[in-house]
Amino acid sequence: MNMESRPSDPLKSPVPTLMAVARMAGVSPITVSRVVRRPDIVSSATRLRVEDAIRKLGYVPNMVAGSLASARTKSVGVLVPTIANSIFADTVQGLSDVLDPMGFSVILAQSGYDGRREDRMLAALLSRRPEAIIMVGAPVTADGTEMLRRAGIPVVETWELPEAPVDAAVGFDNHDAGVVVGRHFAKTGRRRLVFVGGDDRRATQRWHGFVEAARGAGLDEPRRVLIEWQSGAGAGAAVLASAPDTDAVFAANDAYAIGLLSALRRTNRLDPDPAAVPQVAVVGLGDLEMGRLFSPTVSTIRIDGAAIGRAAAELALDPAKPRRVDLGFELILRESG
Amino acid sequence: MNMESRPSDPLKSPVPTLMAVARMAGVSPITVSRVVRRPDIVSSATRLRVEDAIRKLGYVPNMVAGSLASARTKSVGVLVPTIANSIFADTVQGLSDVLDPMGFSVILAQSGYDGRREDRMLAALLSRRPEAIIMVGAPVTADGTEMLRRAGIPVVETWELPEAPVDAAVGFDNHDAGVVVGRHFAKTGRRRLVFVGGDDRRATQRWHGFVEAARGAGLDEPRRVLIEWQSGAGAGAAVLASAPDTDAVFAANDAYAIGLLSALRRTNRLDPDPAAVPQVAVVGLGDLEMGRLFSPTVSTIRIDGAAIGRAAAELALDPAKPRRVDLGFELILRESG
DNA sequence: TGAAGAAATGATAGCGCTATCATTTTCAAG
DNA sequence: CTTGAAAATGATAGCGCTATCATTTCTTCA
Repeated sequence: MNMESRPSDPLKSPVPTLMAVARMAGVSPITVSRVVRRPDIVSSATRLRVEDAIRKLGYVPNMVAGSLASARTKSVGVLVPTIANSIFADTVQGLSDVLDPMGFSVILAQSGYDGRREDRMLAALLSRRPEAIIMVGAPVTADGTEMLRRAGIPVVETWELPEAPVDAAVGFDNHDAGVVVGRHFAKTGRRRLVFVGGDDRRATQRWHGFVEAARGAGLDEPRRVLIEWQSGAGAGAAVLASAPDTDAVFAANDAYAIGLLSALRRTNRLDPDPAAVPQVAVVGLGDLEMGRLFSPTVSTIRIDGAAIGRAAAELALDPAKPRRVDLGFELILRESG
Repeated sequence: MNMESRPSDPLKSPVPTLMAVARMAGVSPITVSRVVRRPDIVSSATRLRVEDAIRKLGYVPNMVAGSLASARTKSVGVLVPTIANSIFADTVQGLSDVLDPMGFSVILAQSGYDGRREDRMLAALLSRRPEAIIMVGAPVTADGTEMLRRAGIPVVETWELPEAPVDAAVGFDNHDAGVVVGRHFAKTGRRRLVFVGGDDRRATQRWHGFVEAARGAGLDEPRRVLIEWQSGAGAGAAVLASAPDTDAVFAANDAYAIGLLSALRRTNRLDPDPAAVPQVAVVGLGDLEMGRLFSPTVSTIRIDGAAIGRAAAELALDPAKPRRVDLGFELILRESG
């Protein structure tokens, strides 16, 4: 690496190579390589000598070179829409929890819910030759799909279960989640349903299920409120503005649900007794801890994001595992609806 | 890449190389390389021919090989304690926002607040020869510090401002944050102060500042409640259990603050009127959106995690930039204290 | 038109490591 | 002591690309 030699010695120690270690230990380069990767097949005498040299020189293996030579990068590309205050952070955590102990690194990219950017990020990820790609959702564009197919590596789509995934998928049935919430609202006597969320495919699937259930129960046609900024307060304001007469709202995530409840409180539409039947029923998605702490406690579609991440990591590293895992969801009824 | 050839053609197309493109386009390999990296210095006739071949073959450059040859990986190692429901997700977001457009990838690792794991992750990161390391906090161990120093690349520590950073630091004065909250409690007549949080260095610095301010104001000696699991509910329960008589709590993050407020509500120690002077004053840290939505609204030390990330990315890529950036913090007083 | 420089292209030589054999050493068993 | 197989080590070649310098082709203008 030819960096400006920032800290430490201005000129000395141009980062030691395996060759340097070999010379110092008086062995061949390949032996050093073995000490690093398969210490068990090296005699303890030479191993000790080599380890000593490694320590003295502060040798850090160059995995870039190693990867090129072995055609194994020990890395996994991970693509999420966004990582900031999102339910996907748990999934990334779950991923790392499985990958780290196996020596795999996570290369993280964000698509920002933008198809073009997703393709760019996918190309960037693939150019680093990860041994698998794990993404939230399925690729949005045909180009993206094609790139992934050609890459010839395991690809795991998460948080949804497409009919025909590129390779594998771990998630739950978003359409079904919409149905379950819609039916629940119908059963509890709600009539003017609203759906708040983004317009990505997962949200749209939930929306379709939601509408279907409402129609099936003979309710008014539900309305859909689109959110631009990822903000709970924004979601709350948007619903109040465009559907002030609603009596039941399915929010795409708990943050939106909480934002809405907070907005309802500010406009005095929240019963002071959190246990009372709410004027407006609200169900979120994700089961944020915050939802349990809020008053009223937030009803939600519970999804285990970390479990999705763990399962995805396992499918990614083992092509023999089933290619489609439905982790399901659960409607958790609390005070908000 | 010798993958099992998962999807697509079972045997064909063993991932095209630059050489294959060169042959197809009837040019030398180096010309293909130029078309990919510096299209401007190739005549448009050949460029078109090469781009055509690239498209036809579905060529994706192998950056592993490119990195080895050029000694530039276009990647940055990022080490955070944890990414799941944490204030650091914003920082990672800010980082990516600057790095992505410049073509840099983020290699993400989590230390789990564990020094040994931090060192392992640091070694793993460095072996991929990132062009810089950005981490939350300073390295915990001397070994880690030494590794970073030897790597000879920019290293940016964030969320704190150590006296002598390995290279650079972007953050704020944690000690000072503790002082500010302590003084605020003293000024508003609180006497039995409590600090809830982890025992990492940043939390400890805040604690020291907090104690100092309390002593300076002649208050009771503050108590410190340690949190094991990263859970707001847990933090709330812990405070109520070990310091039931407290009248002012500084929580290490807003999630803990909300957990505590929620616990206070359940034990009827929360005034129904959120605007009333609270029995127990609570100040968090981080300014989560949720804190503004909660009732009572949560007072907090506001820190712009995304700005920290953006600034860190800039220092990481430009060694000419100042090596120490104090982004400060702000005490935001709301209903909770 | 031709000289001189600029623009475009190419030949050569690695980057630092590992796969794949080949070779040497060790050691148990006859 | 051999001998043969296992254990340990090494020599060679090459992964797919780019840095560097050399060469060829195109411009420009006297």
